[in-house]
Parts: sequence; structure tokens; C-alpha cells
Amino acid sequence: MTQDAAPRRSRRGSGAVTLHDVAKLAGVAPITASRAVNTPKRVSAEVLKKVGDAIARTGYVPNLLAGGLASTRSRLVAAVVPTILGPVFLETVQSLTEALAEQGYQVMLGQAGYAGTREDALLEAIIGRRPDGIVLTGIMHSPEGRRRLLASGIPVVETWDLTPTPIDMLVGFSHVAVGQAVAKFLYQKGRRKFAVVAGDDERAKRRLDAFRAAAQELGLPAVRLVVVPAPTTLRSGRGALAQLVRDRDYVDTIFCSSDLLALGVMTEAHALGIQVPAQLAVVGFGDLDFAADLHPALTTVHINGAAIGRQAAQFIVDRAEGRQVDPRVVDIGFSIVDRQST
Amino acid sequence: MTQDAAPRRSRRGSGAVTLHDVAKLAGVAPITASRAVNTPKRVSAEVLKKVGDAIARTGYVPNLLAGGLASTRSRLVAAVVPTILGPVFLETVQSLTEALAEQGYQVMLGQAGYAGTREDALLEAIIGRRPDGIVLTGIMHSPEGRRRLLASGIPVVETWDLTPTPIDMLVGFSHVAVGQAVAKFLYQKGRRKFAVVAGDDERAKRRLDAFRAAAQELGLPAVRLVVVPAPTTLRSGRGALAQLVRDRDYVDTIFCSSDLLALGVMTEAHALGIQVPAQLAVVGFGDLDFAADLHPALTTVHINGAAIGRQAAQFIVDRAEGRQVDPRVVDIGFSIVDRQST
DNA sequence: GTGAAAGCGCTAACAA
DNA sequence: TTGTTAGCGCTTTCAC
Repeated sequence: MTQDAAPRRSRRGSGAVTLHDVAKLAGVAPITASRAVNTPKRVSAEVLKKVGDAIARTGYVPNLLAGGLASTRSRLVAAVVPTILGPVFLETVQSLTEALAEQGYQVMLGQAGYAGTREDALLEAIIGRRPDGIVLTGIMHSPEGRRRLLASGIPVVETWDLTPTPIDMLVGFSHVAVGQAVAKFLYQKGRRKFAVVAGDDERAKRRLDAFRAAAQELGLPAVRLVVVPAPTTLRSGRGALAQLVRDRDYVDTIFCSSDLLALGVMTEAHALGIQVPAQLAVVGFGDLDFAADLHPALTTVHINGAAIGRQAAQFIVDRAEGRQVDPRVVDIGFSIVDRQST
Repeated sequence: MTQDAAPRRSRRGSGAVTLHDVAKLAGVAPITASRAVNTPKRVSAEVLKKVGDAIARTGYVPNLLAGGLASTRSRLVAAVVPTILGPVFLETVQSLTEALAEQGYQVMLGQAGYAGTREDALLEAIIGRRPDGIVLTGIMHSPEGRRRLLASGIPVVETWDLTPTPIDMLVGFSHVAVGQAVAKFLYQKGRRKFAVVAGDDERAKRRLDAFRAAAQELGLPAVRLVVVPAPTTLRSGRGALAQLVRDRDYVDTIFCSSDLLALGVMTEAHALGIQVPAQLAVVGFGDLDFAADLHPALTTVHINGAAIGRQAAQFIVDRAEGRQVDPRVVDIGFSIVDRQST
């Protein structure tokens, strides 16, 4: 603890070990120590060893805030979801986090809320961190928000959708195609009287509209619609079926906008003594973990959420490393998993 | 675009608007602009207006990396979960994120993996960001990890448990008390032959041990045990009941270490024609969203995960603002929600 | 209430 | 391959 004789201005930051300390201990210049840490190939074996020893001895952990400021590369990526409580995007966030972690990036989580309030404050908080990328899942449709993102110059990946006018990069699938495919699939199964139970959510609405249009084209009767608030729950699924029954609106098939809703419909069917699939076919969306193991097993639309996360990570890392990203739009597709509930 | 006459070394960072630009436009010193942004009360109304106008005109967004470096307060909090895919901790992460966002902090997400591998790399990544706090949920039990955390000097909140030797701060509940309470509860319901289906997880194990010990003290026969891999799933719940039946190990009650397992047990019971609760009582753990709406509704242990998140946020903000935190351990308790499945 | 100077810990640019 | 210098954009300390 050698104090300076004239300690005019002491700041001494956090008091943690710095690269300077390591460099001094190793007997090299700070920048050399920096290279030993970040680009070990561009440094002699001897220096590498000395610096490595010094790090081990001091327990040095690089300050990424300082590094990010100096290099204008924060190695931070923001992921924005409506809410973390919806199980839908979790797989994407998980694989995104993992793929990025492998490359030395961390994920900052932002919850926009379905309402779209706070969007502005959230954007401010995100942009202020100067992340190397922003991954959006199912949100940010206000023109003002899009403008700010664009203005920030930060690479943006939109996911879980295929919009005609992406902000920047895009990995998702067509909700319209899903709606059409499910209608066709059910028609081929011999089902004729459809209902839809859907969360009050823009993309669910697009699936549903396509579904209804396809049903109409197939010459089927009008599709009955029950809208429930987002986020969807088992409870609202139960309520929706109860309502259909109460209205004596008999249908032979229900397409739900989430697996949780489907589970709710099936639960209510069980409680009411309605046989699935004999009397009622149920289709979900998402193919959550539990869908395959329900009784009866749930037919549902499978989205490879993990692949979406990985692709998003790839996009961002590519950009951060200065690589050209092309194409900037990836259609990850979907598949209908045919199980017992239909 | 006035270029300097002799641009020796241009670095020009990110090219974004800086506080300097704002200050110049407002006709004040940078530090004054800084005060206008961060401590508006310590600035005259006139300055406040000029700076506000300049910010609006330029679209300035403060660089929190730079601010964090200078002030040694990153306003970043790391939250570590085993995996984001387990629904158990989500409510905690959600309320933590929200409570912190209100105070201007962001959450960085870390996934440790149940295996405990990568723990070291994760710690390095976290500490390197110099977060103002670290919230741990259900992990970090390696002595080496604890040592590093301690050495980093960063405030740590452990959650979802009540350990005898916390690293720093702690908000949770007693898993032993849960096990005992559930055993007593079931005994009072007239149940006598217990089984446990539990994930291979340290804390589930503690609940279960306490549960078995309590059953023994009540003079009940030995508790049958089925251990399934973590994270727990509906499928492993189904498998567990199937196994019990296959082994002709008849029990009248199953205590599951998660609601998902309980749902699996109930699903399998339904498939096998076993009546719940008449022939078999089922108790879950977690009181997830769907538990109340199952058929029959699931009796389970309720943990106020949101309260845990809020308390953790409080702990960290208090510390960051230099307040004394006392007490540093909060028992959030639990409750048994008595529904139809028992 | 406002400002000048210094520096948080690191890396880009340039030079040797 | 290594080192020197000058910042990255902000806030602290000290002075008025």
C-alpha cells in the first residue's frame, strides 16, 4: 500500500486488478498484455506465458465495459420478448444465449410487455448499452420504435415472422402458410366444421385469417372464432371450449393459437366428457415440450425455435465480425406434427 | 462536417451523438449537460430546458458503457438460472427484470446448465461486465465459484433456498419445511402410503428427505422413491407412474417435485384409468399457472416467485445506492394450495 | 449552480 | 512482435 506523496486526485476506480497491474507483473506493456489476452496468436510464446502467469497470480478479470468503450464492440446482445413468461420464445432465447456465449457474447434480456407500453424506455435502455445486436421476437411494430432502431445503426434481427419490410435481418416463417396448411391438413383428415381459439395477438391473427380463408376456399362452413387475451393460458382454453358448448356451437375441430390453449381445450373436453379426437379434434401451435406426452398426444405445429435462435446469433456475430450477411432473410419453415388429438 | 486540418489519429468511436455534442448545442459544459440528465434537481431550470431541447433535437442516447466505466456503477444485474427452459424460476426472473427496469437497471441473463459445467466461463463473463449485483437461482455451489464471487466484491443474492452459509444476501424458503408440511398435510387428509417422484436436483432432494423423515415419524410405511433426471418433464412424470404400476407398488399418494411431473402423473393416471383423487392423490410443487385449471385441479406447493424477484431487486438496488442491507436473509415462506387432486 | 481537469480500464492507430 | 500515444464517452474531484 504505497500511497503517493501528493495524492491530489484519487479515484482508484473499483479497486480491482487491471490490465496495467498484470502487464507490470509480467514485465510487458499494457497493450502487449491486451494482445496476449485477446489475440494470443499475435504474441510470442514467451510473452504469452508470462502474461498467463500474471493473470493466474492476480485473478485478473478483464473489464468488458472498458473494452467495449474503447473498441466500440460491447459483445452484448439484447433480446427482446413480449414477456419471459410465455413459453413460446424460450427455446429461441435459450439457444440464442448459448450460441452467443460460445462466441464470447452475453445476452441482455428485455421484456416489452404485450401492451407495447414502455417500449420507448426499453429501447433507450437497450441502445444506451451499445449492444452489438438486437434480437426482436414478436414485437416492435411501432413506427417510432423502428425509426429509433434504424437510427441507432445497431444490427437488428427480427424473428418468428416473415414480414415484407424487415428492419434489417430476419429469421422466421410464414404465419399465413401455417394457417393454410393446418386447414388443408384437417380437411384431409375429414374434418369439416372448424373453430379457432386464438390469443389476441397480431401474428396469431394472421394464422387465423389464413386458416379461415383456406376453409372458405375449401367450401367449408364459416369458421367459428373465439378470441382470448394474450398471453394465452390453459384457463382461457378451458373457457373457450366451455363457451362454444354453451353457445351450442358444435364443431368437430378446434385450431388453437398455442399448445397451452389446446391443453385447456382438451382439459375442458375431458371434464365435460367430450371424446378427443372422436368427437373433437384439437390442434395446437408451438409443439411445446409436453405436447407429445399428453393423453391423447397433441397434434400441433412445430416451430424450430432453437434453430431460430442459432440463426439469429449467427447473423449478429457475422455482422459484428464485419462479415457480409447475405441473404438477410431466412425462412425456417414449420411442420405439422400429426398425433392422436386429430 | 468540418474536418480537422491535421487529422493525425482519427478514432471517432461509434459516430453516435455524445454528451459533448449535446453540451455544445446547449451552450454549456459537458458536465453540466451530464447533471441535467442524471441529477436534474441540481441544475437551473434554464439549463434544464436548453439541454432537454438539445437532446430532443439530436436524439442523444447516453452511452451507459462509458457512464458505467467512469462511475463504476454499471446499472447491470446478472441473473443466473440453471436453464431458462425450466418454468420454475421464470416468474422470479420476470419480476426481477421488471423491478430493476423501473429503477434504471438492466438484467443480463446467464444459463449455468444443470450439469454445472461452464460455470467458470459464465462467472468470468459475468464478473467482466462489472454488474452491480448477481442474482443466483438454484446454482453455484462449487466452492471455487463461491470463492470467485466473494473475491469479486459484487453483491450477490441467492434465491429459492435458505442455506445456512449464504455468500452474501439471501431470499428464499426452507425446502425441509416444505417436505415436512406436505407429509403432515397428506397425513391429515387420511393418506397413508406415499411415493415421491423427484427430479435429480439438490433441493428437490432436500424436500424429499424431509418428507420421508416426517412420514417415518408419523409411523407410516417407507416412502417409495422414483428419481427422474432434471429438468423434470411431463414425460418423466408419466414414466414414473407407469413404473410404479409396473412394479405393482401401490400407493395412495404421490408427491412430485414439480407441477410438470404432477401433470405427467395425472396424465398417465388418466390413460391408465386410475381415478384422481379417489385412488391416487397427487401433489405438485411450484403452483405454475396451469395448476389451478387442471382437471382435477392440482394441489401443490405455492412459492411466491415474483416476491422473490422483487426482494432480490430491492437488495441489489439498496446495495448499489450505498444503503445498508439488514437483515440480509429473508424467508419468503410457502403455502400448500389445497385443490381437488388430493 | 456551474465549470476545468483528470482519469475510469481498455484498445485503435501509428511507429519502430 | 512489441511499444507509444491518444483517445472511447462519461463522471469524479476540486474550485469558483
